[in-house]
Amino acid sequence: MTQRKPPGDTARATIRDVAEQAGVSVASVSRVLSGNYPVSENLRRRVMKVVSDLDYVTNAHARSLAGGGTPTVAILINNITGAAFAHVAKGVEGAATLRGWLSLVGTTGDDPERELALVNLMRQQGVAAVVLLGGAYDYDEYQLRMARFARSLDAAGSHLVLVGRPPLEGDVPATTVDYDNEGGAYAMASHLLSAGHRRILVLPGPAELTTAQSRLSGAWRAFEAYGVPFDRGLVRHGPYDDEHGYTAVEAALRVTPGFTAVLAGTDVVAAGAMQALRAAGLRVPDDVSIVGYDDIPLASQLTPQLTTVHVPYEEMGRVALRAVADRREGGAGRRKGTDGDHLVLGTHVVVRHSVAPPRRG
Amino acid sequence: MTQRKPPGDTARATIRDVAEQAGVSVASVSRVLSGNYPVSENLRRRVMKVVSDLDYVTNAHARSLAGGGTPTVAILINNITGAAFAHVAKGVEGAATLRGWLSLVGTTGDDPERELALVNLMRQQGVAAVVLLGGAYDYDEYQLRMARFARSLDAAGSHLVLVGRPPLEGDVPATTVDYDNEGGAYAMASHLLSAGHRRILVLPGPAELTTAQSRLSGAWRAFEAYGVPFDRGLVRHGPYDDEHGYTAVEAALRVTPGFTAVLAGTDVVAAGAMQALRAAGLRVPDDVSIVGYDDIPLASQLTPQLTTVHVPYEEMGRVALRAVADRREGGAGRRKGTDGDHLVLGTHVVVRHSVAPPRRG
DNA sequence: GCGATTGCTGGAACCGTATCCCATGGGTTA
DNA sequence: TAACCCATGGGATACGGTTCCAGCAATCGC
Repeated sequence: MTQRKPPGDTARATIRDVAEQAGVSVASVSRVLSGNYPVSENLRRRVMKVVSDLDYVTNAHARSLAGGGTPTVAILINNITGAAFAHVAKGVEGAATLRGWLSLVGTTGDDPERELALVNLMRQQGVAAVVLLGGAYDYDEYQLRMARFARSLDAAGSHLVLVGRPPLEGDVPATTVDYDNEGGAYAMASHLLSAGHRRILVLPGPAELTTAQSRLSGAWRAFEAYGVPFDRGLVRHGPYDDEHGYTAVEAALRVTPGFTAVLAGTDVVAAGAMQALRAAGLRVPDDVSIVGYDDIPLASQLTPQLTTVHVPYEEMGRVALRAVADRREGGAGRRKGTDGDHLVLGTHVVVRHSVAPPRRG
Repeated sequence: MTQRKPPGDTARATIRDVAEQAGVSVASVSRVLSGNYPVSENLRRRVMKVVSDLDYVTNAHARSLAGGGTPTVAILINNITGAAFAHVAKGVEGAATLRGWLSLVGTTGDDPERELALVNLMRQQGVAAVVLLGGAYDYDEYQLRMARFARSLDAAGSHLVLVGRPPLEGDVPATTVDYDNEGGAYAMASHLLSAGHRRILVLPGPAELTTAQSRLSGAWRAFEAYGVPFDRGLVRHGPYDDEHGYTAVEAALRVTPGFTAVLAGTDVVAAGAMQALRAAGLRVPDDVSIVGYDDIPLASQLTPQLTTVHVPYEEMGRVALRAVADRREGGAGRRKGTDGDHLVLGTHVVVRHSVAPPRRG
């Protein structure tokens, strides 16, 4: 019955429709619904009745245009089907929900161009923060672009959070939530070395990914600590998937046999490696030991259950959101010098059943 | 230098700022940016220069308020860490991106209340569609609520899509994208029966979930077809996780030993079951065969690789989005009677290495 | 009992963008 | 050369809320 639109229109009810039908002003309806201003019980009842009759919900776009609106976090993820990332996303999402925030998920598919497009899209959405998941690329140009993103978001009142990657260099307005990647790798390699292994096949991951680099250098450091020479011929880079684990072990068995353990960059890689070992007639851990990294559910579903490094992914997600929320509530300007913008969470080895002393001979 | 806001303000630039600085009207800037109206090359250049100087991006909220705006799909998922759901989400997200649509992910954590809250939240966002993932609950009240959601969304110009669950009863404005769940279970059970198994432990999943019900009835039908009596004592309901798989097998081994195969409701359940079998000193498939359902990556990472039912999850996601997009472009009113609103995708058995004929004796 | 508070309600000015409609100017045509 | 048309640019308004400000009644204080 409103005057401005044709009857029978399928469009959703507006606050004006509610006001009209309840015989009150638009302002009153708004106040009843947001509840941040005293309203008489009588008025509230009348309005709520109409709201429920009309099945009215406020228009979020209009609301955020006018200044109100729910804060939103955007989660940018390489691949939603990766278990580790999914856990971070779960952490962020859970913490966001707890605070009444909304969360948006976008996937980049490992494509830097798409990542760029998504960050801009999120900027348009006016999100409170953009959470970027996963290892960074070790290109100068990529790092520069990230710095630009950070400044750009910052200028728009938003904020960039990097999760699971090293912080940006220089004075960049971004928060980093990281884990002790290098330390985990050190501990994992030490575990193998102290069990007596000396010839270890290392599958760190993609050479250009910072994550893989840290894992490799952690292992390296462990070898040094044990005074064991590090054989570069036993390092094989490749993607973080089980196929790579399989083919790498297959190739190593042919080219550089004699290793007694496999240090995989990821649980998934370890799964592939395990298959290849088994296919070659080798038993795990009797003939060859094997360890992973990440401690995703898969690790304990394999047979034997995988010894691996636990990374607190979900916790990282929660921490990332908390960092953003704190900063947002902690007043307008960012407290410079506080430097609470680089958080590092601990990792630890989870011992299961995939490691045994090397066979002698 | 705008008059209306204090200098040094951190707020993002508006279209007015751009217009002012470029010495043109707001309307012109809008036209340059949306590109749906002829603009002189000179004007375009001037505007674009300022846009890049100011690092301006349009405000998505304002845009969608004014009628423009990017269509958005909301994906509601029980648990983002579930591999099957993640694949559907990936399918939806990919197809959405391809069309320039945005996608939003929310998780319900198996909580019907939260599901309700989320659907309302999405309604506020004015999403083009809400995609609900996963099995439904077999409560009358729950079904009624879904029907209300569907009508509510429909009235607001949005649309409900149910993925991986049976369609709603009655004339409800919702689209269903389903897979041949019962048929897959039938085929899987038949596979076991034709291998000679007669005493089969069945772990269909949670009794109140429609998904589990279909899988159970499919198995049942296969038993009938083979003229094999169905032993209800060998059916154990429980959640879709590996822990249930483990404890169920453990219990069955104690209470109803003698089964020669396990028909698990899910690959993850199968993984747990496999562990329990192994822990009891039984070999797979030599002593006991085992099959799963879903064909998530885990299935081929287990040892032995799991024979399972392939469900085209990612494809379902794509199909779901296409259905929404078609309907949206296909004119205002929904074509009644066309009934293209219930799509069923096929499933098939993937034979790997976890099934062997039963041991005799 | 009367003026001053207090408590609630309505009117109106935005929020940032898209678009309808009109004005203007140069070029084309009769 | 006059009349007209087409290509562009600008002004104004709508989108659906929130919130400041003013108004009015009821209540309070003395």
